[in-house]
Amino acid sequence: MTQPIEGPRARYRQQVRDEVQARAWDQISHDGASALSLKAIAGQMGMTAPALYRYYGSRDELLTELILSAYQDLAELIERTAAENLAVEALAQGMRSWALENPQRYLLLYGTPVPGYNAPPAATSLAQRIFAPIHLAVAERLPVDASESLAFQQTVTLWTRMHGVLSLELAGHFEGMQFDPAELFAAEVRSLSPDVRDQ
Amino acid sequence: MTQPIEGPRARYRQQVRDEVQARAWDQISHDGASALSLKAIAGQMGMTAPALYRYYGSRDELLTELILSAYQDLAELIERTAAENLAVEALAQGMRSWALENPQRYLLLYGTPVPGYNAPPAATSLAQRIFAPIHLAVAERLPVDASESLAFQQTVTLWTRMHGVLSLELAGHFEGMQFDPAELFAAEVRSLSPDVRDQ
DNA sequence: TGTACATCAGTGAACGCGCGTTCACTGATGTAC
DNA sequence: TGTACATCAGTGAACGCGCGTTCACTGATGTAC
Repeated sequence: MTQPIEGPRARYRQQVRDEVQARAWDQISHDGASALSLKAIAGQMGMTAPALYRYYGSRDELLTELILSAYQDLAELIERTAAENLAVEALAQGMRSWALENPQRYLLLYGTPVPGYNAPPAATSLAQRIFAPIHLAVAERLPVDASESLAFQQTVTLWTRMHGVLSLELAGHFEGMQFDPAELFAAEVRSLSPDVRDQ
Repeated sequence: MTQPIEGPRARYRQQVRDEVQARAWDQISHDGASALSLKAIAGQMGMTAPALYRYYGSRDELLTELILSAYQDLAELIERTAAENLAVEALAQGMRSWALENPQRYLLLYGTPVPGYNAPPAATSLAQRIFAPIHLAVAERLPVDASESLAFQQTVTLWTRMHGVLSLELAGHFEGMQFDPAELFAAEVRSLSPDVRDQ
């Protein structure tokens, strides 16, 4: 599986990998992660299935790459946002926008785990890269004498509150209910502002 | 598909249906809802697959029954709890206990939707039976002059906050983090108590 | 610049697997007289 | 109480389907001299 680092062949390989990933996301969007199928992807690309084994050792290897690239995508967005504006509201809105644009990606990371599939160890450190800037923004706005454990607790709470709204919204569980998920989400983000003492 | 209402044959049929459901939950627990398989269940029961078509018209019909019975189970628990003690804390703890005892059942109702499967209309009214007592308990403890829309908003917020903790906990996303999900859950339930003004 | 060689993307056939579902049937169980 | 009949649970073979994965191969592309 050692491949050339550069040159025309490497560039071509990358194009194929990119297209495989794009088709894979399409497929996951329509039928869920457990329906991910190398044969179907190959078919869509006008290739036969064994050809894809030049690019991925197995179906699970592709799934791993998808998960890691989703983590990376979100982590980069969060880090970029934090660099511009280290504010809880900005990070939260960034997260929400990303989730709405990439519902299946979000659910793949934070939703019901794919049965029989174990996340690679690298996922943990990428999850940290998403958590860390939010944690920083939360700590930043707390009183200077606030404890680290309070900051951690607030960050976790913010995380679960955001996820509560986002996951139910993406799963369609708000349908038919008369309220605006965007407002609820914003209210949840506001609910943790440091001048509200609920500890 | 017309079957006798009572008599020995009806009793036997019910036993088989019960066993099918039990095995189905086992299967869903291990491999997720999309792995639900009539052939596998029949095999475990020492029967052939076509035999199950005496009991269910299709795989989806079984899945529908599972979902409806899960809703019903939870709805009955919530109603029973509400009858005993119409308190938000009691209902929330009931919900949490049920979710921890039946993780796959909870995720089937509130988690990532099963791809390609549409929930039956009856599910909506059962979901209402779970929502209603909680809504009542929330409204009960608000000041008498509080508006209905505030009560509704608080109930939805409570719901999403509980779900945020439960779904991440059940999916294993808290693993490795140093805190007690039970405490976080309790804090979230407390966070909405009426003497905390965060509106 | 031209040629010989190595690399490697992709093919086509094949494997074993498990799935949902249908069909004609057998044989046990319950019912009506 | 005994017998004839109807009901119906379950079987076994078969269908077509899609899956992941392997293997020996062909032929185009890039590289070294």
